[in-house]
Amino acid sequence: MPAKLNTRDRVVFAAMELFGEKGFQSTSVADILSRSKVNAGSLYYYFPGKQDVLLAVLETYCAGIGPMLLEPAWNSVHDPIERVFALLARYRELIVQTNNTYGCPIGSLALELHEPDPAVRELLSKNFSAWVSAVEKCLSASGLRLPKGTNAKKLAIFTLTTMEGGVMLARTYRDPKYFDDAVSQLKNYYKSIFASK
Amino acid sequence: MPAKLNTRDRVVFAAMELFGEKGFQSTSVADILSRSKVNAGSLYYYFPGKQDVLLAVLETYCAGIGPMLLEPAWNSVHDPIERVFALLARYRELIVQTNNTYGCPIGSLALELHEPDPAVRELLSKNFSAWVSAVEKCLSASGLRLPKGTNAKKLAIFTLTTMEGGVMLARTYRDPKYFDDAVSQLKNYYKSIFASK
DNA sequence: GTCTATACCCTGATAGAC
DNA sequence: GTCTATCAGGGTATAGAC
Repeated sequence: MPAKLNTRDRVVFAAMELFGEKGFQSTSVADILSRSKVNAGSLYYYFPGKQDVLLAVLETYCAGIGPMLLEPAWNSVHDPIERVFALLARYRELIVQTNNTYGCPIGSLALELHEPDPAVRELLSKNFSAWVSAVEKCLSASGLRLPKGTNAKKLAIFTLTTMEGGVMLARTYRDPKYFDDAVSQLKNYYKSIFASK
Repeated sequence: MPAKLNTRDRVVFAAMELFGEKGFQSTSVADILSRSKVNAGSLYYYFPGKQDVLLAVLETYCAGIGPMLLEPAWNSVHDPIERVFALLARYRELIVQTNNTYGCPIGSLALELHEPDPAVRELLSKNFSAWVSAVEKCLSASGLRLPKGTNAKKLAIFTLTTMEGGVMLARTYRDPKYFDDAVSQLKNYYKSIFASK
């Protein structure tokens, strides 16, 4: 937890960690209070309720995709296709670092919240869309010829699909090889597309 | 809900529905009682606790993969590769039937339960493995030549990965096209593999 | 803006008659 | 095996002094 955060940000940061570790429903407001060292009165001064903390967390994720996820993954990688796999490699690190319990926080929330209010659902899809858009830009920059103009986006979506599925299986089996295999099959698919040109 | 079920099975069946609709944590024991028309005393006569109801549900899913999922999907389809896509088409039906809120119950539980007890985790992976094994048999029966002997299993796992990712995205965006695109990309990949022989 | 104390409800689970 | 009534605890959220 970064030092010198103001009260509101301490709440958001603690909630972000906890929602990732235990999910939204399993995290109590009391959990957030104790991790953030904030009192109940202060949390409810900034947020009408727990749900609104979730909204702030999802906005923070969305804003952080560039600086917190892509830039660290890409700072020493410049080839656009390599960047896609560097991004996936970042997820592999997270899996290993968490003893194979990592779940993509967005994907986990998307499946955990069965009837989220529309604002939550919108932010979940915005997060996915931002990720897809970043990958799509790599694909477009790669010189991949697009037979119909929409393939880069579809392939980017498929890349997200594969990542999410791979993370889910790796977590369920507590074994990163399920993620590795997903990535390796995806790479084969990429190769087959490049070879077809 | 099937009529004439005994008390224990009514509990399991109601819980299976509710866990699928709302997840495990959002389903209260009171929810299970009211849907199953069973009293608290009876539920706790058969099960030590809510967790044990979940175990029974997961065992029921595992036992039902053949009769409840594969057989209906495959009764008019005999080509082994077509069977794989008929299975995926079954998930598409579920997505559409639920107004794009369908989540694979196993996958959803796998992401919802962050620290499941070992028995739960084992049943989750058993469910996945049974699904993978069924698909793997199709692939092996298809005459697909296996360069290293393990590709059928890996491709079956990748098929599950794609299904789970596709279901997650379709649900998040509330749009079946995300599932359709995942399946269509997977089909392309299959084609590229067959073409390489 | 921050603090403590507390209201009030719903949760999983139990007791004990039948 | 089934029933009703109930418990103890933790959940979100609020009140009101500072």
